[in-house]
Amino acid sequence: MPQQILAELKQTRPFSTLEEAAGVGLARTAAILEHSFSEALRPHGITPTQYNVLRILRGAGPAGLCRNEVRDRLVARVPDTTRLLDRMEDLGVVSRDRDNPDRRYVTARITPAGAKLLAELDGPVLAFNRRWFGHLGEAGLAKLMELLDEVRRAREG
Amino acid sequence: MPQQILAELKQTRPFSTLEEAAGVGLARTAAILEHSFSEALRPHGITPTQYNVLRILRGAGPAGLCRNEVRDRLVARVPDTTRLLDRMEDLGVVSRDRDNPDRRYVTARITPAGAKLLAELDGPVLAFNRRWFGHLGEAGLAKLMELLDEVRRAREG
DNA sequence: TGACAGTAGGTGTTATAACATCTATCATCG
DNA sequence: CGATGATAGATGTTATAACACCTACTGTCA
Repeated sequence: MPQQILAELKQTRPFSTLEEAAGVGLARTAAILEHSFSEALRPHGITPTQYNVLRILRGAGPAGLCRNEVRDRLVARVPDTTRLLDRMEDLGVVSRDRDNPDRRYVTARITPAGAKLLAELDGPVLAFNRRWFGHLGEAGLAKLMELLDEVRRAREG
Repeated sequence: MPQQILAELKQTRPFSTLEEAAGVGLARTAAILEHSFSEALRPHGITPTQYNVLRILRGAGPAGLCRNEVRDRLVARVPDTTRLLDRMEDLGVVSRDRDNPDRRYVTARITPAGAKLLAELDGPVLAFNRRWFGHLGEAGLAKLMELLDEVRRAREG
């Protein structure tokens, strides 16, 4: 089934270049996954970006991380990490303290409630990933990651 | 270079599953491309979604398309296509007329100004795609599209 | 030691996304 | 016909994204 993407977008003409077809396919796949993940998280009251922050802060442990460190670790760039953390603090899943000797820094940490929420999500997230990627097999997944790495490496070139 | 994505996100621990690593790699690659494309379009005053609409309407020709047809052809789902088209009408790149016999429909068409803008963008967009995907080669691109198609096919399963 | 550049973070504002709800038109069928 | 359900589109509202600008703290060096 060549260029399945055309049927999905109700188009009849093929793309003019293979590069463009790959770009559209990549964008569409990511958009579908993002939407699906967002739906999966909705009952738990957080967004994919907020989930990403929780994972980052769980990984950082009790030391926590300052705003810019969180920002730099996000999968998708967010230009206003301050208010993203504001909202998560309101939700009770993140705490912030200006407890660094360098008083410019504000350290963000995951709260017990945040850790509990994240633990509840580990199962659903595993199921989500298995649903979407499980049927590719180990070789397919490795190849996909390799190709994606290669795409991102164009940034430097 | 296995799991290049870890270094990019300043992480030291590997992902717990290959599926998750692929998901994060896909999301990150798409986010980088989206951002880069947005930057490339910025000087021309439109967003990636608006570019997508222009391409759809150019493809539709003089017959145009109604709102829901545009919506269904978008790469990324937009829940408010009415105001997306409103803004593009304000920009002068799209026209709308309730000229269908069935007076519920509003037909959107690309304007000459929109077609001119799109023609100006054809070169830069080609360059963009070549920059990010050109070094994968024909085989790499075909494989990437095949794997992405396979991921999206999990929706039905 | 005090001016100054650099860094971390917050604030203000506008545009857009997201969601629910509403109106207008059409098709169906009693 | 006239009620009814379905479809196309618009509108109202809230939350978030995106961008520019502002404040606080630190280190450096004349």
